[in-house]
Amino acid sequence: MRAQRNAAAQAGSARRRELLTIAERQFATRGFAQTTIRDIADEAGILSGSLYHHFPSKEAMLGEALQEFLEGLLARSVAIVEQGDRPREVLDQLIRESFATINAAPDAVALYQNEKSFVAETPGFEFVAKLSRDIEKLWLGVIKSGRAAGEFRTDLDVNLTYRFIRDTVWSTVGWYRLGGRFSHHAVAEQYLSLLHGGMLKN
Amino acid sequence: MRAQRNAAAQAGSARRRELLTIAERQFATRGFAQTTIRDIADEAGILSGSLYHHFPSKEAMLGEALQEFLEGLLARSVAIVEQGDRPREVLDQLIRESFATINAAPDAVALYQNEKSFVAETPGFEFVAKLSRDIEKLWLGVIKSGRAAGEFRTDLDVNLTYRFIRDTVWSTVGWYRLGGRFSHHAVAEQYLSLLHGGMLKN
Amino acid sequence: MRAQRNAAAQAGSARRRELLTIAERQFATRGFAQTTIRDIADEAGILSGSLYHHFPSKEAMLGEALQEFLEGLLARSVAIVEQGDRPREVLDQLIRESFATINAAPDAVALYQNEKSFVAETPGFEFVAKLSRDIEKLWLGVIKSGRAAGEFRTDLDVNLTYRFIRDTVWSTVGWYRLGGRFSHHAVAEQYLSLLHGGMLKN
Amino acid sequence: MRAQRNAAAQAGSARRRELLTIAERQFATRGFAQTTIRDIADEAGILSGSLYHHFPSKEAMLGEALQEFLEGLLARSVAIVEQGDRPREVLDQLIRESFATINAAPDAVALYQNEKSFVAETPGFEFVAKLSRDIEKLWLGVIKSGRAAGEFRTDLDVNLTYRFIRDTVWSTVGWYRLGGRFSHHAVAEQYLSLLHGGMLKN
DNA sequence: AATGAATGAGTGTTCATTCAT
DNA sequence: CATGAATGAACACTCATTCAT
Repeated sequence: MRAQRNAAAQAGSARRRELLTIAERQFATRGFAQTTIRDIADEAGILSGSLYHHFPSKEAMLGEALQEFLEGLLARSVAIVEQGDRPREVLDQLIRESFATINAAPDAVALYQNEKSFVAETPGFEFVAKLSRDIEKLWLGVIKSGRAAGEFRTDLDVNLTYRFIRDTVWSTVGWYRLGGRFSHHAVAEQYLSLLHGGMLKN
Repeated sequence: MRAQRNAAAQAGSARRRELLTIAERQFATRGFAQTTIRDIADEAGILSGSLYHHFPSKEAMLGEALQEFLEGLLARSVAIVEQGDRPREVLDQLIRESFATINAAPDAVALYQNEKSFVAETPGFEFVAKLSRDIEKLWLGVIKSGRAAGEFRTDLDVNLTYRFIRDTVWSTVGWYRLGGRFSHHAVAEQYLSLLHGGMLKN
Repeated sequence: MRAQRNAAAQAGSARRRELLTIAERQFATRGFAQTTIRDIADEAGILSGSLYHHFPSKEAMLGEALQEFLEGLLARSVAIVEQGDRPREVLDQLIRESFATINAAPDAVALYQNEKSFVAETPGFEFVAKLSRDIEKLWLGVIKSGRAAGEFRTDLDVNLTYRFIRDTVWSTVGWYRLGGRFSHHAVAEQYLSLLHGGMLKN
Repeated sequence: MRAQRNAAAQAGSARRRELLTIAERQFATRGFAQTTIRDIADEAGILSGSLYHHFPSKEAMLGEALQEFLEGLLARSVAIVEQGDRPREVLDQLIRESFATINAAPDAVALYQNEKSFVAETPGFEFVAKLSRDIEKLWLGVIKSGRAAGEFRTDLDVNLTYRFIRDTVWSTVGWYRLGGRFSHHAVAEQYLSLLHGGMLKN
């Protein structure tokens, strides 16, 4: 109701970053709604009320985590596309980058996967839909270029193809475990191989 | 908790089925934890306390919905496998059946997708992991047979391949809309085509 | 956020009336903001959460109390004006009625006096300003008629006169005590005598 | 609590006076309990904790504001009474002084009006009741003298008359606006005219 | 089969105050 | 003089659940 006015709510604080990391992990693990402000505070070793010295609300913590994640992902995706490689190579790199992101920041990815639908209708979270759309446009552009360049099949619907790829890649966060049997590189290469050539023996 | 049943909680009741359908839709839309017993009661036109005449708890409603869904899915999957077709054909049919299930019971699918991780650690819900495993074994068996029969590539990891397929198929529930641009048949065929031959032009 | 949907929130309940009376007294004594939901629940002998079975919010309790008070006061005022007596007589009766109201429902009067300014800017409480204005119009009309009829002095500003009278009358609630030295009739007659003839000996 | 003073909390500080003015206005506008220490600090451009360098507590700010107001008012009232004019003239001057005070320090007046009942039972605020009583004695003395001198009517109760006057005068703070249609002089004269001669045409 | 009243534990949030720096 | 981090108690409100009727 009253505007945010906390000096501590500035980006700079190290403590703030610590708390956000804790929140991110808990949100990712338990779900945003199921995580209580007391859970986060407990893990940080402070009282729940003290969190409000750093963040104006629980929702703000979610928002910050999502924004950081999406802006980083978009920036890295843009950088890949702007390198100017051939579409097929660009798509492969986007996919590899996605698996690398899952490996580097599984909590943020899981958070995004789990909460994006809840967050869609929440005021103040419009940026989620917007950044998601920006990223989507990037991918769709690459796929279209690849079709035009004769690299990709044209008998498949562009949007469906994009969604199949996107869903497969990001779903990985649900079962990929750090230090598991496969490195994120291996998982990426396996998926790329399947995507390129299909499952059938020829 | 789940085992106990009121007299009125017998399987036969039509009212009971009505209430479960309402609960299923709300759980699927809002999430289990975010749905209140009052949301359900409101839509049913009764008071929240009255739900306890039909179900012993909110969790019991979730359990029943999940059980019904998973048992049906397993039964249909077993039936497909038992037809004795060649593995490639069986796999295609399993995939088609999945898309058909998404089309026929999107709430149950979404419910399962959203709550399976929460439910994993909840006592009384062991059947979820068990039935999921049964279905997984079925799919893995088909894939292995296909490899042995020389129909599928053998340079891909079986488990990874299974997970890629499973995730892609079930994720569809997040964006597939009844009466949208594509019928569930069309979506299935597009995915099968991509899965069979890959994305690259040859 | 969700609409009111409580069957118990109907006007009819006796328990509801009891709770509202308790709330009214506490709001009047301590102030609305200083009264906690637990204060009210404690006096009613229930837990604080149980109040929400009867009222959707603390503000709703305030709103109901104010509405009941203002609508009753307006109705009684209209009835007095419509009797068609001469303005001087009507004004006297309005004043007597005000003192009677203070005597009969001191809590409601004090509540209104204390909270009307807070409530002025609160969404959902527009009716307070509206009913207050309706009552004001009634009084102003009577004073103007009395001036036109040659009963009241015309060298005094109408609006100031109204406010002087209104403030004096309602302020009484701050010190008038049931069973004190003066009955409300006596207080009314003393004020009327002062208002009619002034303070100076002639 | 109030007695204790930091070194910096000496009377002389200009910053202190600034802060107190801000607090006074906010207390008057929003109410003491509804004003947070942060509201005050925000307007002053410092952090809430820093206020405690100047004042030992929020209550102490209220206490200081009230004391300053009441002591000033009492002093000015005593000065008027001690001039030795005839009671009728003294009463008029007391009333004029009251309206002038409302004009000069509306925040302090509003503060006193709003918080005097809350403050009545608060330890450390006994001076409020005492100074109020001192002022009341002054007014009652003037009225009694006027009756004895044959200037005022004797058929009205002294205490009731005093309260009627006091309430009317101070209530003005609720609607009198600086730069409004009437100067405080005009309002005073209108009220004196009504009080002297009454409302009826003779 | 349903109501209506209540419980009790918990949820996000607020806020005066303290204190090391 | 002020900051920034924290406390601890309180607050309005939510919700699954119980139970007498």
